[in-house]
Amino acid sequence: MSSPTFSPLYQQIKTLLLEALQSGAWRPGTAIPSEMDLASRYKVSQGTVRKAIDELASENLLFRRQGKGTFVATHGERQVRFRFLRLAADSGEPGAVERQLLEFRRARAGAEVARMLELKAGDPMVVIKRLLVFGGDPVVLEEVWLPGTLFKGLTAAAVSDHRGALYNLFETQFGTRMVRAEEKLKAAAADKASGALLKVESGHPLLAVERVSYTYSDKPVEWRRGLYKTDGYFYKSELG
Amino acid sequence: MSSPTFSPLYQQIKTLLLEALQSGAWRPGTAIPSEMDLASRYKVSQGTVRKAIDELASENLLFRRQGKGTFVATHGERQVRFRFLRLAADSGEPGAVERQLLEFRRARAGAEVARMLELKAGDPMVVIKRLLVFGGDPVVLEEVWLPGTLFKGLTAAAVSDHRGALYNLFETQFGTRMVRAEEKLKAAAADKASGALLKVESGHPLLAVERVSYTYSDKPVEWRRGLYKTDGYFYKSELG
DNA sequence: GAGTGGTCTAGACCACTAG
DNA sequence: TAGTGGTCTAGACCACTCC
Repeated sequence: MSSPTFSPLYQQIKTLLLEALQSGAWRPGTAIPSEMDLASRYKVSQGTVRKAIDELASENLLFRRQGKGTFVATHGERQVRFRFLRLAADSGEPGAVERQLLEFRRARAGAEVARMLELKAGDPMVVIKRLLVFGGDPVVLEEVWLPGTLFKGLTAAAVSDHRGALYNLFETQFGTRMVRAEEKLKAAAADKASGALLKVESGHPLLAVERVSYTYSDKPVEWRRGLYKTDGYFYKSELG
Repeated sequence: MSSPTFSPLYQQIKTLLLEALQSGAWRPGTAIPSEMDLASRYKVSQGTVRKAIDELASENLLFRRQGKGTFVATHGERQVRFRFLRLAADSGEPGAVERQLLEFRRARAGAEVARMLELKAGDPMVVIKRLLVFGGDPVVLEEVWLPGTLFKGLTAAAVSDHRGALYNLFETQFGTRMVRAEEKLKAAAADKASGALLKVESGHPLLAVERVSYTYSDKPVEWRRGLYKTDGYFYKSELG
């Protein structure tokens, strides 16, 4: 009556599945138990489990393969490659992407970063500065801030050597999977240093992209600030 | 066997519902028949109708209200106000938005617009140029290109006088509902004319936003090119 | 053929809205 | 109280994958 705390069964199942994902019991890329299995385990009908999985699949935490099973989503697939880096070449896809590590250091969180990542100012951080080069053309200059406690063993060598997205490294080596992110875009003028790296004049217009990434349960775990050169490239946004 | 043309029942129902929406038989904002009604009409179970409606709701073509019914989505609601204009003020929401009509004319489609909107070069177009002002601050300068045949009776007065989004005007007066859009973003420098209107120096960095909007069945029906001032405002993007 | 996800049904009951 | 969408069940059958 007075307490409107009604929660459908499938939501409760969804919570249980989320906890299993979050705990790392089911690793990225591997299959989770079948719907029938989960149904009998949780003492509900298959349809109820199905609805819970449906929601997790639509949030890109799981993906289904008819006839094979349901799997934990991963950042290792080609499909995801442009889901978090929404930059495309004016003429089709950008070619091979090369990642140049410019700087790797440990630092203390400033007030701004601390607020964004729900940390305390002064908390230990890892800072990565790098350049993304598309087919020989330097296009993205970015700085990545990560909580030092979560990424304790991260080294410059690991970042330098990894293949594919940073997020792939994070999930395979540190068990932290980025689930979604929010970006704020502004236009900015290149300063001398960033212009030199991106091979444009000082004052050249660039896209300034600020990102906060979240893992399970909407926990923010990464802050990025990037400068994108948009000569020959564009940022793609879908409105629905 | 050889023809893999298998289509689930609910997809066929979805197609029927889409046709009803597209034909204008169900007007924006009004209720569609109940699930039970549709189920008996199409000779399927309620669950099958439900799944079809679920998909249309997730695509924002319909929305449900428990206890009341299922309604045709509309651009008239507050909720939608920042779904297609993804600009927010650094400090909270932008205040009242004022729309200043700068120019209204008829023209012929150039090669580029024709390609974007799947028209022929030389086809009649309506061109709207306007300025969006947030609480006294000019922030967006944009040009809107529309197929002349679809918006035959559109007048400068109608555009000037309307309240709310242009898309609201389009759907109430012309029966054309914008369903989704794709935007390409670049950074650009203000020229003299646009700088004057947006009250920035010539050369000031701006966000250049190019949009193609689609109505039902992925038919493109609008092309826009806008310049956004991002001093005090940002473009919000969600990655999932 | 066995196991998985995907579709469809029929019926029961719950939550919400409105007269 | 009647009507709507929302949840849950149990069972049948289909489509796909792999052995």
